[in-house]
Amino acid sequence: MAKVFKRTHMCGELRRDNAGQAVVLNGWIQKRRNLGGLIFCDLRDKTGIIQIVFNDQIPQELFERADRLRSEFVVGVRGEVKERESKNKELPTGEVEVYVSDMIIYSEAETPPIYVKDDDNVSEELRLKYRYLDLRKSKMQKNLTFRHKIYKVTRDFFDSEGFTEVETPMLIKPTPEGARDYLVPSRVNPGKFYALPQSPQMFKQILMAGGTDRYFQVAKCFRDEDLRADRQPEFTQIDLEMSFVEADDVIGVQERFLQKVFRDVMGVEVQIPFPRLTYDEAMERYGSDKPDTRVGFELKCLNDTVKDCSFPVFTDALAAGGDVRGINMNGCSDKFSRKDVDKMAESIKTFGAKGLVWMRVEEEEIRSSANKFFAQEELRRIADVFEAKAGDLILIVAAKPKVVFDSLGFLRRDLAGKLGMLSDAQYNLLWVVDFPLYEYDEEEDRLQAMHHPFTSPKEEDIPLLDSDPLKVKANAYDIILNGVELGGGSIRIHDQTLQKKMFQVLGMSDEEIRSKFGFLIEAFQYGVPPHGGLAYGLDRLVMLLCGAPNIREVIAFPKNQNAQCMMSEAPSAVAEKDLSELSIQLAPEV
RNA sequence: GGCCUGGUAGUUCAGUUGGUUAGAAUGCCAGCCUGUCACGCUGGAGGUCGACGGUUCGAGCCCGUUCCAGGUCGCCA
Repeated sequence: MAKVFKRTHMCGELRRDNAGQAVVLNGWIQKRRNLGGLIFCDLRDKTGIIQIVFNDQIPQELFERADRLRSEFVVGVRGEVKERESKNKELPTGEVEVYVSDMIIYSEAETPPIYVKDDDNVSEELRLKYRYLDLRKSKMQKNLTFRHKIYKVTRDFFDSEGFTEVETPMLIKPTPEGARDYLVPSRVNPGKFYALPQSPQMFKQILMAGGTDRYFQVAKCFRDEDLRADRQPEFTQIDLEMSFVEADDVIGVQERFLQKVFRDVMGVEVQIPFPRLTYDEAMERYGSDKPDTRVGFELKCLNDTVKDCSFPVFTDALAAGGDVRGINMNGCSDKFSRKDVDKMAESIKTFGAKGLVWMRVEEEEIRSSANKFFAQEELRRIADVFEAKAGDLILIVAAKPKVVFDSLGFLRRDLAGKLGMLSDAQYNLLWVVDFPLYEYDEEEDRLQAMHHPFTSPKEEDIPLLDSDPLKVKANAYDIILNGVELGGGSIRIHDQTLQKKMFQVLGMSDEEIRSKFGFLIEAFQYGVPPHGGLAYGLDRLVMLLCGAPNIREVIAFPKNQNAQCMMSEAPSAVAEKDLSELSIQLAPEV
């Protein structure tokens, strides 16, 4: 007897046309229904489920083995496909069933701790612990296949555009700035450490200096930061870099790439070129540098309108250098109760907002939480900024600019979602361009590169590097899909004088520059083409396109919120002798 | 590090004002059953109510501490 039945078909592909055929199937027992003298089982593989039948026409020994089958037993069956008298309309294979004449039980299974079905509603903890069971679900297999298709489209596309996939190292020099590195001790270099890359940034730029011309990579990246629903400590980027290009060239390639992804993988046509918003405009209108443009409710500035009012919340905010801005939830006044508005005010406290001023525009009057500070005509003047009509609900936040933008940017999207206005079938792709080159780091009281220190300033802003660096715009661009940042990139600095200037504005010493980026600077001394690139968060892209609520749904073996693998129990302690071989000693309190 | 939500049977959950022996569904086990497909019927097993401490005559429920999971803010050049 053969040890493994050579299968002729996958379970999910049998149809009426197969009736009469002898088939061999391999799979898992989804379910057993024993009617006494007749046993039905659902046999499952990654393609779907087919009903198999054991009746009294088969040897008693086989029937008895069929009676022993339980959920998740792995079996192979030989049998004949027959058209069913009573069809099952729920299953694609529901018009046929397989009458079994021979069966191997490859392996038996304990009663599974979680059900293998898509709508099991089981806790994340158990799904991750028993990932091999979770992965058997058709939705998980679908997600993995979907992800695979994105890899394939990516490689096909960039290949056709003259890109070369190059692997950059996983063991690299630690960089003390920015996100926390995962460190790897070097046994042969006692006391020294590698880091796992947060991105292949410097290596891909060196590939440009190395004459690769166009590089891409499906690249594993690592950041030892706190996790979120859309953030894992190890994640994957589609990373690319191009020589002899300007921003429009990089953007053009990406638009064709995304168009192909949507066409080949989603069957959706997206129009190119995508709209472009400047960073300033995105903030001003949407309160976010990754705006979701599927709905309006745009922000309006009230600074001028309320500068002479007698409401201390507004005037104090303005006096402290803050902003007063608001959104108009057009026609939604009756959709949100007083209680709902209280909840909104509560929800934006997390961004640092102290409160939320509301105005309900009615036929006769405007009611407001700040009524006693405003005459009706003053309220009318505010309402006019929003072009408000009866039935509108205006929400206003007064605080530091960042707090105002974060709060209103969150509210317009959150409320639109609650009103069911954010369609999953709508894909609003856009570029945000002209990012500031620098941002002010309050904690350290100094300037920081918003993107990274190799990002080139816009040529016309170069004179501002000395006089007003915060006004300098960068040749940087982010690609946004429905309010989520899919990727970002920039044109890099290839001019050494400009690069020195950049470091100088950041207040970096020569020694600091040398220790952090020395090899890149040195490489650029020997001739470097103008270049620029971009990196996509692949997990996020896959998650969005398959409508997954969470990045873990599109990663085969993800970590939990504490960056642990629930299945293998990584990370774990190591033996003292292993540590001493690495010249590492743990702090006493550990 | 802060905030929010949750932790009760293998799983998903209910559990009233603190009051007798902690329930349901599903799963599991056994028996019966030839057209089921959420099979049906009968019977059965299954609980450290996350942990520790406190209040009380009495705690799943109240209080404190702590652990775990998820979400989120900070963080993510």
